[in-house]
Amino acid sequence: MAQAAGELTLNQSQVLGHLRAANAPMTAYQLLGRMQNDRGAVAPPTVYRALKALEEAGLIRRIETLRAWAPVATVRPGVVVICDDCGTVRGVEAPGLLESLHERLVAEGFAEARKTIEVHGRCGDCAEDRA
Amino acid sequence: MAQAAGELTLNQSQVLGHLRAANAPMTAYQLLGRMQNDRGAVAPPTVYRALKALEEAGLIRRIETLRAWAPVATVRPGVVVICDDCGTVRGVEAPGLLESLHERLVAEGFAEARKTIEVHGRCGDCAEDRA
DNA sequence: TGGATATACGTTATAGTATAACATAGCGCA
DNA sequence: TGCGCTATGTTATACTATAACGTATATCCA
Ligand SMILES: [Zn+2]
Ligand SMILES: [Zn+2]
Ligand SMILES: [Zn+2]
Ligand SMILES: [Zn+2]
Repeated sequence: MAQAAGELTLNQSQVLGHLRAANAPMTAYQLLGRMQNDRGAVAPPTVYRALKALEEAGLIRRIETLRAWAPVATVRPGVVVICDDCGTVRGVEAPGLLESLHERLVAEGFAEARKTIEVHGRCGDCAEDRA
Repeated sequence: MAQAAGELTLNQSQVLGHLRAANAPMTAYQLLGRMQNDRGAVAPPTVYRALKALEEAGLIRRIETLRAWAPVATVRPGVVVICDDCGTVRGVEAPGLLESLHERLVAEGFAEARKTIEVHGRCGDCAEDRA
């Protein structure tokens, strides 16, 4: 079943669909449950293969501190902000910040390959709910 | 065996000792192996309890992208820089950077509780080795 | 045309990470 | 002495991820 570059397989687009439909990151086994609802017997490697392909395609990322996965669309560019009350995750643009860190490391001879920046706390909406 | 505030139990100081003696972060099960060498039968909760107490005491942190643990002394203030070749981890001071991100989030009404910033790549030494 | 190769997926098993739940032992103190 | 607190022991289990092998199908080209 060779795949044209840039196209998703059924497996991959189902996983991506579930992630996009969710309002919070999903764990691999939550996705597995959804896939089993859709299709009957599905085993973990099926989900993990889709996650790997989608990540390599730049369509999703793993939220390390949640051990869960989110579409990059909801998490854009580098800084991931997570509300521990409502579970929502969003991306914050901070290009200057990322660039200055990058320069810092270059100056020390470090060749940067991958950055993870995740901030936990409570979002404005949840703070209001407690007020 | 009630414990005076600020003192470590034997269990905790053994775990901390192993982490401080290592030149790279250790996984919980690597620590478990060391503890078993030291003491015979040891089960996972023993290690995880020590890790939790040490983390709450501010003495260690979990390196999320490695699923492993390191003493804060080697990882100081916020930005964790990890060489994927030699496995070493160090902390980089970047107070301005952290502060500007903090202000950014405050301005949006987000109450920050915990930040994880981890950068993977190749350190200067390892780059030289390949030259 | 037909065989070599490559990719995706199925299937089974297992590795690796973390916690729940309950039992025991020592200590401080009413 | 009896009670409550904390740390640890012990057993079992939950949760996360990958190894290994098999099958089907598409593609390439001799
Ligand atoms: Zn579905
Ligand atoms: Zn919230
Ligand atoms: Zn030891
Ligand atoms: Zn290195």
